[in-house]
Amino acid sequence: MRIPIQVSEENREPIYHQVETQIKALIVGGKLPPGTPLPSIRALASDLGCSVITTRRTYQNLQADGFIQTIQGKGTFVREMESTRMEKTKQKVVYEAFEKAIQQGKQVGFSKEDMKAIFSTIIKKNFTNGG
Amino acid sequence: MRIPIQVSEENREPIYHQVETQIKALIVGGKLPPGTPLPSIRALASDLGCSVITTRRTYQNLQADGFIQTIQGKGTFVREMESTRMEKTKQKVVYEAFEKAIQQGKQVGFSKEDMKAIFSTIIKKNFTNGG
DNA sequence: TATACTGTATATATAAATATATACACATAA
DNA sequence: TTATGTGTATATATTTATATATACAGTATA
Repeated sequence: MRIPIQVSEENREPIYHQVETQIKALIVGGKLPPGTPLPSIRALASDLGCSVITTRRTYQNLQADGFIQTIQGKGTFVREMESTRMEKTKQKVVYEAFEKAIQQGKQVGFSKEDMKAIFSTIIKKNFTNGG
Repeated sequence: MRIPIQVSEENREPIYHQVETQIKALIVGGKLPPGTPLPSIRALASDLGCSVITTRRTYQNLQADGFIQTIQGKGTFVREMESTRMEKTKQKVVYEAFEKAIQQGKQVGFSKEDMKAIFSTIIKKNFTNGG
């Protein structure tokens, strides 16, 4: 199986982390349903032009986070997960990002109205022509 | 001048960055108006129990970001800045945090209603009993 | 000038993050 | 069994982040 992943050398972010983030998004976004086999660490490494150890690390981290399951000799697969758990994961990720944004706002003395305004602006920008 | 800064050893975040963040917040939040002298790198180092090089680095970064100005032999001061520029800086920081949160949401397929709900929840949580 | 403050520059130590090579072990199918 | 696919473990290289000591240079004031 071939999955759409792009890594950038220029990006300061390390390879293993770029890949991790992208695979997480594919899984949580439903593009890779539970049970889907991921490319082998060697295939992925060859594809990305990095070492096997790096792809291995990526998969280890994803496994630690509960997104995938690796079985020695067989391969690596998107982990079976009830839709409720998947939903919770999605919620959590986005919730935390908003929490952080609002903390930022509070720290510099913004009122909730200030933040509502900013939120609305960005929502509009992001959901015009295709939302 | 003594400014209220707390660094934590347990925090994974490096000292220079903890201090940087806190001073930025004090400036942008208006607690340290333009022209205010900051403690000397030595005084601050002694206060925090770290080396002068570390506090020096903190100030260099803050200067690079345009928040303070250091003059050899005289000291380090909060940079003169028109209130509009200050306001823009505040806006930018918070704006970017929200942008990121909303991108996260989009990536996992959240609608704008989904995100509004999350936003409202967190706003309520943060502005009840003291907002 | 002498003293005691300021910031600056150079060289260095240490730890953590990142990436690797290579040999090993399990699974499966010819 | 043999060949070839999968993941695993150990040891290691390299770079970046973090923090430091110490000697230097500008500023102000007694």
